[in-house]
Amino acid sequence: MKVDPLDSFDRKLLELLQADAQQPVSVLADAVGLSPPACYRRIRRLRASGVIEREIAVVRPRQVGWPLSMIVLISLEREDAHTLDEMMEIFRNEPEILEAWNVTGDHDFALRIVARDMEGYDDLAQRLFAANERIRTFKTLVVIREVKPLSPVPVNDV
Amino acid sequence: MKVDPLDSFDRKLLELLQADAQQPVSVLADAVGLSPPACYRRIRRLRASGVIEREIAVVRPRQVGWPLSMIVLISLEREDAHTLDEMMEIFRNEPEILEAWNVTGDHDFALRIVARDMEGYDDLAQRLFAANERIRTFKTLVVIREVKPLSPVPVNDV
DNA sequence: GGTGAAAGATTGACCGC
DNA sequence: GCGGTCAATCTTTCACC
Repeated sequence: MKVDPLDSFDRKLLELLQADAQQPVSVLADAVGLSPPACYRRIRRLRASGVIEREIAVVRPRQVGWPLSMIVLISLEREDAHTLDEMMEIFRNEPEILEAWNVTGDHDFALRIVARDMEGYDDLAQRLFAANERIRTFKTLVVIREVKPLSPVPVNDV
Repeated sequence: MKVDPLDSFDRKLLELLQADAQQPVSVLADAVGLSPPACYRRIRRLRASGVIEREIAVVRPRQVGWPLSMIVLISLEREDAHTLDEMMEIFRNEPEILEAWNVTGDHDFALRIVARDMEGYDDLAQRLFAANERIRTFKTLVVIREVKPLSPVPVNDV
């Protein structure tokens, strides 16, 4: 997990791999101007150091029966460590919750959730939020449009 | 982009590929109980039909100089189509905005943003939000902890 | 980091159900 | 239509410079 400084070859590789992790190393090698083995060694190093966390297939929720998505803002009754841990555990174990953040401000958590339909969401919200006495309020923002799909982390300095 | 019904082989493959898109097809084949070519044909179909949107490397923002992240809630002055389009265009073109959703309710957009430091975020917020007369209010929720990293879309029925 | 070669994976052709 | 086998091709990856 040691983070070495990234040179411009590494940054270019990260840019390319964030767009498409499936392309042959030989193609990447051409694109960055290194030989395939040199490229391969760099990619391996980026994985080992944790700069590349993992390589995954992105599945379209809509195509597999999850046409709705929501952003949910949760406020707790109390913010003690035990309550926070308990809530995080719940969120991590719920498959429909795709992302979750513990945040500052008026709310304590922001969640991104998918649902099969409104009824499905309502069931989940009742079960996870309304029935949980540690939760003071929850606010549901229904996603109308995905404006920007998960985008590459900038590596070539903005 | 036609969506055929997914059988249990497809679902198992999607589950495995969402966890690790880099494993050899031969390993996937063993795991699901098909021959590598049969597996490969299914994966190709899942890609062509758009169920698999893409395959990407996930980069840790922290490791490449973006240690802060925020959820930002935006409310517009007016919600006419032209204003919405204009805002979406701005969000899509800003590299530090990693995800953006158009939502219902008290706010119009939810954004996930990374920043190098608070000053960097403040600059961006001034430039994009405070200086934009179409934006009525924006609320920043600073992420304290990533509770749940981007998780697989459930495919084996919850 | 490059070269060249070995090992391994992907992928097409073809067969049978 | 589906999957299986076999083989050709391409990629990954190692050893060595």
